Amino acid sequence: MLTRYLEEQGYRVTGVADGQAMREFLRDTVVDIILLDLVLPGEDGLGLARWVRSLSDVPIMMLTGRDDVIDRIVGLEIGADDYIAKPFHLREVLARLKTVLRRRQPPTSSNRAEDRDVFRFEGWVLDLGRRQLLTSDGLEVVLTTGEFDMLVALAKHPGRVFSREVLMDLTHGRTLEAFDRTIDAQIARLRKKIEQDVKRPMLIKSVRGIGYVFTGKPII
Amino acid sequence: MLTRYLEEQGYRVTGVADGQAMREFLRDTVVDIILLDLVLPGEDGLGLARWVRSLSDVPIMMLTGRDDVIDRIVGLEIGADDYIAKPFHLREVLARLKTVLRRRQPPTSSNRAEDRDVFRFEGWVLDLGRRQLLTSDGLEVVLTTGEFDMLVALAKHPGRVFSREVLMDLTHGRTLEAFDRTIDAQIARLRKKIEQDVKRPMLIKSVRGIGYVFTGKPII
DNA sequence: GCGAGATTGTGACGGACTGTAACATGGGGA
DNA sequence: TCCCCATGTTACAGTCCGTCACAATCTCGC
Repeated sequence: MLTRYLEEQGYRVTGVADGQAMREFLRDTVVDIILLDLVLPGEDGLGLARWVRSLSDVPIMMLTGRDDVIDRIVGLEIGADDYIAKPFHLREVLARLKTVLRRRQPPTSSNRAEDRDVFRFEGWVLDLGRRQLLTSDGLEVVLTTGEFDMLVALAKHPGRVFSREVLMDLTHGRTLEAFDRTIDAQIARLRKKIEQDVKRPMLIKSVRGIGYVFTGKPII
Repeated sequence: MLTRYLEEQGYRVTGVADGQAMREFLRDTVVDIILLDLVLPGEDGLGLARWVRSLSDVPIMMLTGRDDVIDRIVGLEIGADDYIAKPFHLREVLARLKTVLRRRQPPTSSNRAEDRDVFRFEGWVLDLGRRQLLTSDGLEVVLTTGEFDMLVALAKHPGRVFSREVLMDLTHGRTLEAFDRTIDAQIARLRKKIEQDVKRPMLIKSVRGIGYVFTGKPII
């Protein structure tokens, strides 16, 4: 019911059945917010929230029984952003969700490095505002839109290994299909433009079975 | 039953009858983990956990009734590391116990050195950010993804002996199957690239019956 | 709308990496 | 000393990934 309602309101929603399914889903996908029912089959919702918190800052909204005061307290202590007591009105969920997302916007985006205008690494200058990449000689390397977006996604988090699923979400906003070589092809084209030796890349390395990682050293 | 099972698995276990006995025992002995039944004669398990927490950081695993949701929440709030609902399988207890012990290891042992970016040993430079290994001459030794991950896992803790189970968990995130020679093969390939004399390895030594240990001398 | 050129997705091919199994080697206990 | 079993070593096959060509799609000026 909740899933359908939020989809009608224009949100992209994925519902999962239990904690295990959620862990698997989050391994490959970036989400903007998590709505978490504390009463789950098999696993404890608070434990799940803790697990999420140990990995990321993604907003969590908890659904609790009306009288679970302790749940709420512990939940907020763990780092949940809001809770709603059951039974709830769909419109109330939507309103609170908007609030949480709005509140979260500044902290995550102005979270420094994350949303800066210019990234520098090993002589390169990646200018998000002008959408251009300069070499150490000040020469522009002309990148296509797709190549640029891919480089930005990777360079924002040096050392973090991205799965193809996540890269697809970040650069195309859609999910990866089976046997989809889109990401690989784009990486190959990007490498051809920015790597000295394409056979031994220094900026974007492959992690077999997982995806890719940006290995350029950022200059602060 | 639980005591006997864990002893058979090679653990040193002491079972005590109640809270008073536990307090006395802990006054004289250092333990690695406490398994605590929340339903105790005479004393409240949560109070005991609180008492332990006020004195030490030793991991606590709680055994609770299936529906004691509040107990679990308060337990986690107090600082318990995990809980298992009764009735439980002995093997599940063992698995969780291993996980808790492993998770607890880093914070106590390697106060952060854990997350350093560059490891140096005997002239070698292992750069986690760039995912590359350099010899004392500054030449890169090209490692595959699997070889690199394996070396990182070992080199993060020189002198610590890793079982194959733990190495599989660290490098592949999965559990070891019976007759699984994956780790051995990977170690062999890694040695071929980094050991001067593969017959007499100086950096990664085998520990018969256990696993492998990194014996390179770290330079701080 | 239309069309040329740029960009990107798709599938095929081949090389690289790795799990698996088979065989070789060697250490330790009976 | 001999035997058992853990480990070293290697070959091979399955899978993953780099690369390329080509078609589909997009962009932009008209």
